[in-house]
Amino acid sequence: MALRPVTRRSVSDQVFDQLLDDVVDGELAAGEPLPSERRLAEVLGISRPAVREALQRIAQTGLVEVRHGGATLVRDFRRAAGLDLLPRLLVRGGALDTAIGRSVIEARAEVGPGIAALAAERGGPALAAGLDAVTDAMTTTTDATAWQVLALDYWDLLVDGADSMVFRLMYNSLRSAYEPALPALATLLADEVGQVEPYRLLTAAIRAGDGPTARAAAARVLTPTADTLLGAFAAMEADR
Amino acid sequence: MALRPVTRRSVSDQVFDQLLDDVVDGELAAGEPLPSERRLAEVLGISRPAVREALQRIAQTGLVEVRHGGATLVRDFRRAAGLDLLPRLLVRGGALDTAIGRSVIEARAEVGPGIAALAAERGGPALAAGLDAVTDAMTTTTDATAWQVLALDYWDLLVDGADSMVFRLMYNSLRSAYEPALPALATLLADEVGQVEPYRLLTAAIRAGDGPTARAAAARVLTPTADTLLGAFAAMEADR
DNA sequence: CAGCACGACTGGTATGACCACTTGACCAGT
DNA sequence: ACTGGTCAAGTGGTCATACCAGTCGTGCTG
Repeated sequence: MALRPVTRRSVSDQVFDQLLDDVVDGELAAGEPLPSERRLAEVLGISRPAVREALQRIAQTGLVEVRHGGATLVRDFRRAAGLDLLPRLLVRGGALDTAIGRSVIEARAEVGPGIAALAAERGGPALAAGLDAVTDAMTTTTDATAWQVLALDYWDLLVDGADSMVFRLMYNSLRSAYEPALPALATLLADEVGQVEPYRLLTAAIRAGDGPTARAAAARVLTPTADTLLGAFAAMEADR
Repeated sequence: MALRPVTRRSVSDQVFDQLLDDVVDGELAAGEPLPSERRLAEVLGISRPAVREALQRIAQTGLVEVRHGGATLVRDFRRAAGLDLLPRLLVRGGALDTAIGRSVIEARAEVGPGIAALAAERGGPALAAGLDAVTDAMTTTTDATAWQVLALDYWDLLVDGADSMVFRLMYNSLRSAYEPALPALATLLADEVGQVEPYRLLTAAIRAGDGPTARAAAARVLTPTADTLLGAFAAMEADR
């Protein structure tokens, strides 16, 4: 008997999710006014403070604009939302949006090498030592999910080494989009397990402080994963 | 007579800002528990719902973790926050954080050319026509701020052409960090006004669907601004 | 000493009242 | 015809209070 943990989400959480989905799905079109807080509370059968908490959080993500005295308006999230919305877009209704997934892979391929280059210029041998520890752990790993976790740890160190707040925050956003899907992706990427060599080469370039080489090495680390996932996305679309 | 719009910020807004600043400044250290909602309300002299709204928004940005029945814990924002936090980090206490600013410039230099390359492969002549309209407007502009706005419009179209949700959201986050400082930056970048040629070359590469050339052209568009701003940041640090 | 029960916290929700603001309609002046 | 004032209705913003629902430490109990 596999009991799964009961999820007791708060009312305002549920309202938040519902509103967010409605906006993203276009069910609430941009420019359209939302029902008043009192009306929402009545329709949903909850209290106004609960509605307000959800609404404030929605506004925080830029999906909606509340105006004191006036109506609350839906905004075009493609224009107004920031990268923090990504996790909500990537997996919606339990399914993975392949178009969004594709753009994640593309962004990773674009940004990753840049981070590696910066890390090479700024991280030095201390960073390389930390990376070695991770790759050592990789060699003794056979589990696909554990491998992916280590890969994330590796990049985590790299991002630290790049010493850039923007890349750090970008990485956090991408990671929190990536992480929920990790177990599912890990099985797709099972063939990668054990391929430590590309990481070793990247670490070597970092240790040498060689930015351009690190950039190229990072691309080589990322390419196989990107190809596999893009292929999987294409297959998923064909199925549909 | 320069009338400035009256700013009447809501109580929960002010609490939100205050808590956010305290977390970012490290005044509230990571791992530390926050005072209870009742206590905060009492100390701040406001109602508990107001405190809660602020707290929920703080939690939404990942700076804090609220647990039903337990204390609300401060998290390490460098680890937990997403790119949406950037605007709050870039300008704090009315002043611009040069370290953050530097990393914005770096990220722009890294991501911009990638966007241009994608746009070249996917945008086609229709995109190029839109870009032409913007560069035409640039030729008739002498005001530094107006020029910067047009430059943003140009990139906005480019991002649309890249047809990537991740880059779109990244751009939105970076733009909302950049925009508040735009008037101040515009004066620094006054020399750029009228330099339409780099943009024209980039548009040509887009029209031709030539990704690599677009990438290089985008780098040429971005480099002068980057150099100017990095120089200005260095000067600001020297002053300090 | 292990285990449990309980009490004193914490956050979550509900209610109803009132304040502050926007909107639109209407009405008076010019 | 236009400006400005007034007003009522509806909206979001805030408050006070009570109670529900979890967590956590303490001290009792076996």
